Amino acid sequence: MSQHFWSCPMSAENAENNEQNPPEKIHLPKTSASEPLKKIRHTTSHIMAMAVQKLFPKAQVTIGPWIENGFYYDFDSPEPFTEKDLKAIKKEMVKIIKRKLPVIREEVTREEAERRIKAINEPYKLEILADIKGDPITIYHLGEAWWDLCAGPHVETTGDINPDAFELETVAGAYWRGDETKAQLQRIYGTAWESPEQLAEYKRRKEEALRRDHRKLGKELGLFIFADPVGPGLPLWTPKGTVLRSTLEDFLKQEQLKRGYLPVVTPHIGRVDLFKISGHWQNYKEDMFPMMAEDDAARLLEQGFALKPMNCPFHIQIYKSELRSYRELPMRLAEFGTVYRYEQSGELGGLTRVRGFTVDDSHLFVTPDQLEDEFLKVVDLILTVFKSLQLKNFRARLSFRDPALDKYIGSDDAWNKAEFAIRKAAETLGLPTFEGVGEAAFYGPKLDFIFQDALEREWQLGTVQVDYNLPERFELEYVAEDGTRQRPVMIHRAPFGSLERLIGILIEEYAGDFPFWLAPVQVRLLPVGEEQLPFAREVVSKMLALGVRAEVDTSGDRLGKLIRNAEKDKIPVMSVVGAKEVEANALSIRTRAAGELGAIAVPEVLERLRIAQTEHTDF
RNA sequence: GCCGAUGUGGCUCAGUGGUAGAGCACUCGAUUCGUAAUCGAGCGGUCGCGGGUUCAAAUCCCGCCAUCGGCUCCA
Repeated sequence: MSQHFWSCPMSAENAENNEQNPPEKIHLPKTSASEPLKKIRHTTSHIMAMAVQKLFPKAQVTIGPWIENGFYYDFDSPEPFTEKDLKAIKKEMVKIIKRKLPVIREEVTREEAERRIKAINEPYKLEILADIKGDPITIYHLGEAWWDLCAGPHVETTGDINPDAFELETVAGAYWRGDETKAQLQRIYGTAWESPEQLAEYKRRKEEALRRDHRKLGKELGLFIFADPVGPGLPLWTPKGTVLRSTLEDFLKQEQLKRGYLPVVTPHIGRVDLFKISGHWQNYKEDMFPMMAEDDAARLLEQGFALKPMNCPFHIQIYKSELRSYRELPMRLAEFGTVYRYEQSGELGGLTRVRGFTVDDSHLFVTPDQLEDEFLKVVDLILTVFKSLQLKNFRARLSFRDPALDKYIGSDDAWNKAEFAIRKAAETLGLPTFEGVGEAAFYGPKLDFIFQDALEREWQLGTVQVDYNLPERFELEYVAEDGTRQRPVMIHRAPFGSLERLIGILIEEYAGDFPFWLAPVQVRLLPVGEEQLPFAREVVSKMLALGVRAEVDTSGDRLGKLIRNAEKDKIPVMSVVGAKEVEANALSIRTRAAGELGAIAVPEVLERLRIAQTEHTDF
């Protein structure tokens, strides 16, 4: 393969074959690992800020860092920027680049910096200056007319920026200091690279990501829908999507049965009082769907019902329904429980952030002595599940409380014990983790498993939480060996996290190409002509009897069309049935992964399907 | 919730003040066909919803809803 393949013009023929032979990828350096890119992006963002202030003299600059794929700059501007403005800004930037203005670093004293900022009347910069620790203060100039506080680094002149290797992408509102109560600024996102080829590759990857987007694929593959009359963030699962869901559910249920979990079912609503005991009402009332009350009097007294935002208070009631002995512990109550959370409208998106979703929830009631062992077992289950789903790209986060916030329930002692337990378990497992301060649940710290979607946004799937607080609030007890009443510890855990979110991530991870055992339709028989229909139907019923999800294409179209449709539907195993196959009691197998496999006798096909189904392997 | 963009048959999209279009899908007919699209005909939309301006609105204005990109939030 030529080193310079990207400079070869793509022929029309190649373009046609794109979906089968994607062009070779070129290396895109990570900003965090590339000094040249950091410089380029820092300087490009300064050039953008200079251009903006030239075109919009009233705009004030605030901060403008590099980010993984580019940079942004936040402006306080009386008029929001539009996409037209972006074009004008880009034009102005190219002018600045062509002038090859020197980028000059200057060190000044704090007092001098303050004096200069006051001279140009940019109050945000004063706040930024106040946050900069240590002296001297560094200032970067673009030529003589523009400067900003900046730690650098930068390229040497604006001419070092390739005018064909950057792009202004989008405008967005962003709060000053990320604080909702502060002024909303106008953020312009841009991307900048070393070469036009890198920019082109970056754009290509963005398009590729769009092709993998679970919202697009979910529609194309007919897995789920959203319906306006039902409401935002409330997915409806079609037959195919439901098969996928059930397959995942059944898989986990089996794994849990092997590990001594006890299935339970609890209602979708409960008294507000229940959520008052758990603390949900006080802490998260605004994030729950509004209370249902019979009349205004009941509403006033808060005597109504609420849709459950979590399953724990319900499972706790089952635990509490009898006097428990230490012999019963650990008690692992498990349920695919659907919960409802009134997420802010602007936060909803596809399956990754919804208002109604199903948690593969379990609450483990354990003695303090059992906590460590049980916690390790849970993490082991989670990792087993991820392995089965071929999910490798995740990070484990120790989600601890932020001592500065007061949204947490329970004593410091309980929190310290729980955080210690989680940290210790992670160390025992040798699990690489990072710490997320302020990411804890309100009742306890968590070990979270974080995944990325196609657009590189991060989402939490699996979670394990150690909780000393709800047992306290609900006054849970068990009778210990010595006959005394003791308080159990709870572990909340969900390997999938949310079935909806998991499926969203899976769709993107597989780009819609589900492994055989998960594919909603696993085998489609493609009759060459009408005469083969009876044979095809007979074979399909044999497959169905094995628990293989098979169907016949009865559309009557030509074989080429049937194959095309099966490919588009991403069906893992296609089976061509013509006169020859009927004659030989065979099937011509074509898989998405391996292409044509030729004719295989029906009994052998059935056996291979059975194995693939039970072993979770390819056909 | 906030900032910006978008919303036209089931799907993807064209249509910028003057009688709503295409391709795919669907239905019917012809074709009986061997590894990524057979041909033809037909059906299908009060242009997201509600107001307004105008002789006339998919198109201009206002409000709402939904979706998308961010921000904030995420038990």
